[in-house]
Amino acid sequence: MQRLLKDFFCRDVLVVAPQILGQHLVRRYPSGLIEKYIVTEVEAYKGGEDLACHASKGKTARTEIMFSEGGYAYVYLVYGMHWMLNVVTGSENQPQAVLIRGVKGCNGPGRLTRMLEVDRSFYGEDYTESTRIWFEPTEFTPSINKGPRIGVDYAGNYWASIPWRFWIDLD
DNA sequence: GTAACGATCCTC
DNA sequence: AGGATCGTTACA
Repeated sequence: MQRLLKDFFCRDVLVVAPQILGQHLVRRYPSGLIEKYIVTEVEAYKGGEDLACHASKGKTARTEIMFSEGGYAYVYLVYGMHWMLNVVTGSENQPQAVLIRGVKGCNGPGRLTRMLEVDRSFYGEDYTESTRIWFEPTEFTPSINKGPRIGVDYAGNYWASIPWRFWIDLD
């Protein structure tokens, strides 16, 4: 069984984000049940210059993992109730992450983590080694759509309108 | 110590 | 259109 490894994640977020589309996000639940979900929507957050990226305010306890090399999970809480699941990309000290916004049959980053039972305990999880969450390649080569990211108006017009949300329409 | 603010979702 | 709900952050 193969999975996506460091050489996949340790590249620029704008390369990795669209390439995660169509791949399998695999979750092994505590019961032992393994489910595979096709990733259908992501957003790219790119380093210090991207004012919508949490790491643009510098390294804190929350954003620390984004400053490591690619392949780790960045998980945080928004609006006091939704866990967001991200994949760190790029090289060390190049804080970037891909937000997983949807898989086939489940739209919305908050609903996704609720369905996959992902919470704070996944912060820093190594997708290349974990036994409970990882990515597997598929042969699927989808046609990719792009548009502005959601919910980042606070970052100003430029960063809110830049087309760093990527998605695919299945069927 | 306090206060403000969300990379959202659900129900009007 | 508005409320839920709390960790993170900045500042005193």
